[in-house]
Formats: sequence, C-alpha cells, structure tokens
Amino acid sequence: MEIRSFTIQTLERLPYYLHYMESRETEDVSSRDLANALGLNEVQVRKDLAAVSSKAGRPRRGFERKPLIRDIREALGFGRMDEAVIVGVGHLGTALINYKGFRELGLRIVAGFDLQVEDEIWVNETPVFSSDRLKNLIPRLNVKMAILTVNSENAQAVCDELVAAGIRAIWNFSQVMLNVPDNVIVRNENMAASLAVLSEYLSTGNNK
Amino acid sequence: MEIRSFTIQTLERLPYYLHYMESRETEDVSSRDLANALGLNEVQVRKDLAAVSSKAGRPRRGFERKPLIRDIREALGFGRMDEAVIVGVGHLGTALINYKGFRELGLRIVAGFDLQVEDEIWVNETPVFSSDRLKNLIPRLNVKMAILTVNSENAQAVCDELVAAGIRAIWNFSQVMLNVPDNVIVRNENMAASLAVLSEYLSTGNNK
DNA sequence: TAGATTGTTAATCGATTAACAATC
DNA sequence: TAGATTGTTAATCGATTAACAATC
Repeated sequence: MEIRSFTIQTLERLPYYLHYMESRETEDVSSRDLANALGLNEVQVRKDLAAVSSKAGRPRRGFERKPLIRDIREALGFGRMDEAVIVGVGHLGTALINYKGFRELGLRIVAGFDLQVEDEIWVNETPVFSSDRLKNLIPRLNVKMAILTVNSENAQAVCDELVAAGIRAIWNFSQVMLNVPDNVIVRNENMAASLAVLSEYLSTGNNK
Repeated sequence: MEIRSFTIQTLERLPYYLHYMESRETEDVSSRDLANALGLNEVQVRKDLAAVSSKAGRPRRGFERKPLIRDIREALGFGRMDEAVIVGVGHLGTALINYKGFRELGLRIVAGFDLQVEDEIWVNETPVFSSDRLKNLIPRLNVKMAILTVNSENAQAVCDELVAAGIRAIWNFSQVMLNVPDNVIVRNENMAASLAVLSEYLSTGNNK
C-alpha cells in the first residue's frame, strides 16, 4: 500500500492549483506565479508541489506544467473511477445523483437507497431501491463508498448498516458525527457550518 | 458590531453538538457526555461550549441543555433568515435551489441567474434570470450573499460582477480560488478535495 | 557571473490536549 | 466531606511562514 506523503490541507489546495495550471499555456509554472494568482504563500505552494510532483522543480524555471498537471490529477484520483451508492434520495440525494460534475471527478453513483421507495424506481439512469435491500445489494455490487444524505435521525443507524455491508468510505452530508470502526473513513460535508460562517460575517462584519 | 469570540473550528463543531443535545431529554449535558458521544476531546468540547454559552457550566452538573441549545442555534444564525442568489443554474445549482434543508438553516434563495436563460424561467418557486440582469437586480433585491455554482472558466468573472453588484459573502462551489476585496468573504465548498480524500483512502488504505 | 527559483532548516503561530485548581 | 465537573494555565503538536543555502 502506497502511503500518502502529503497532508489533507495540501490535498484541499490541489484542485485550485490544477485549475490554474490548466488555464496557462506556458511550458513551466513557478510557485510564485501560483501563489500570486491564488493569494497563497509562496513557500506553502512550493512545498505542496514538491510533495506531489514526480519531477523536482528546476531553479530559474519552476515546474514543468504538463507533467505536474498529470501528477496532480493522479494525486486527486481523477484517473481512477470510483463507484458509490447514495443513501437518502430526497432533494439533496437526487441532486447529487443528477450532478454531472462527479463524473469528471471520477465518481459514478451506481445505486441509491431510500426508505420511502418500495419497488425499484429510476432517477435518470440510476436505480433506487428500498433501504431494506441495502444489506444484500451493496456486497453484491462490491461498492466500498457511500454518500449519506439521510436526515439526522437515521444517520447513525444507516451508517451502521453500511459498515456491516462492507462500506469503507462515507461521505457524510448529515449533521451527525458518525461513529465508525477504525478501518472506515468518514468525510463530513458540513453545509450548516459553511453557511453559518457566511451568515455570521454578514451580520457582524467580522472576517476573522 | 459584535465580534465573534470563537474560531471557525468551533463553529464547525457546533452543528454536531446541537444535534446531539436535541436528541437528549435530560436537564443538563456535560462536556464528557458530548465528547464521548461524538468522539472528541473533553476539554475541546468544554472550551467550545464555554465560548458559545451565555450561562457558565456548573460543576457536578454540566450545562443546562435548553439554554445551550438556544445559544448554539443563535451562534449558527438559525434564528435569522438570510437571503441569497445563486449563479449558475445547472445540475448543482438546480439541486441547491430545490434543497429544502436550507430553509431550516435560515437560508432563502430568492433568485437564480444563468447565462443560458433568456427570459425569466422558474425552478419551483424561484425565478431564474439571464446573467445579464445580475448587475441591476442584485442591488434592487438588496441581497448580500451569493452561491456560486458556475463552471470554473467563468467563476472569477462572475465573482467580479457579484462584488460590483454589492455581494459581500460568496459560497463558492467552483474549483477556482476567487480573488476578492478585503470586505468580501468567500467560503469554499471543495467537493473535489473531499472526494479525493475518500477515494485515496479506498485505493491505499491510508487513514492519516 | 548575477539572478531567479528551488528545497531545506528553523521560527512562528494557532489549535488541541494535558495538568490542575476552583466550585458546587 | 468527597467527588464530579467546570474553567484556566501550561505543554504539545502540526501547519504555516521566514530565512537562507543550493543550483541552474
């Protein structure tokens, strides 16, 4: 198993580097270019690039743009296609099923599950099943990632079922901090907090 | 102007505290209860609560649950209703317009803008206008928050227009690090990075 | 050679965690 | 009083930033 040599903070900046570099046409890109364009510290950018790049940067020139783009896409996993199921096909869940952007990021949603569904229904090209069938279907589909968009009341219970069914990575859109075993990873998408930061800024003008 | 006395990290944990406390029925809640339930450090929880609570916690008992719930909802801005426009009404934009959960969080999306729209169209109860009309309409609506769901190529240009139209807070779903003046706040919702964390974990098993 | 840019080592900063005193 | 829990002060940890040497 390959071990990641960079932090989550670095990973979070990579998409921004990638987009900037894809918008350039020069042979090379320097950390200073990137730092200036993105409003980041130059050393931070350089360290991020060094952690991800397969070729060292060159004095006086910077990093070769194209190989670096490949390395970043690789680090972000854009090459490999992941399959995921989504649990909770309400407004947000339906939205995410329909969201085309995921395909570009290498994610295919292969099935949905929802308590309200009795027989199978379809949301565009994605089948949605009753949550009862989760236990059976997930192992058969051999899917390891789940997107959790159920309401807070059910989140932990559904999470437990997912783990029992073999899910190893959960993208959690609920407002519950999930309890999972050590070999399962959870990534929280905390919309309430994001919104609160913006809302509070508007009402107080405090930018810190 | 009131100054926020807690960090963004604290703010990000508040929704989880809130949900846990709302699921209880006891008179009081202690930091240890919360820490155990959520898998957090006890001192961290205590400091978070102290920063947000209007009443001090009491030795031997903890914090009074109901007043604390009120304080957290207040800190998260659930009481006040914010209005926002959304720019870029593709799949993700439409999804967010339809997402009912925002209402509970105190957000109302009052209008959308999209380059593809000529005359006014409606997505459920939300009018969507041509992006040309952004300049005029945003000041007239007196809206200060915008949700940005345009593609990367247009993100900075649209951002500039928004700022010119008086927007002060931007919820950025694009993969561009936006350049804004000091008096405008941006919150990045970085789905590519979130997905990359999960995807990488699945492919390498590295949980650090 | 001079200068731009990298890469590395050390300093800073802020958040988390530990230790412990205060209080009911 | 003893014990549970708070609140505070100090230590730790990790990420960011600064200083600077190496290199083309």
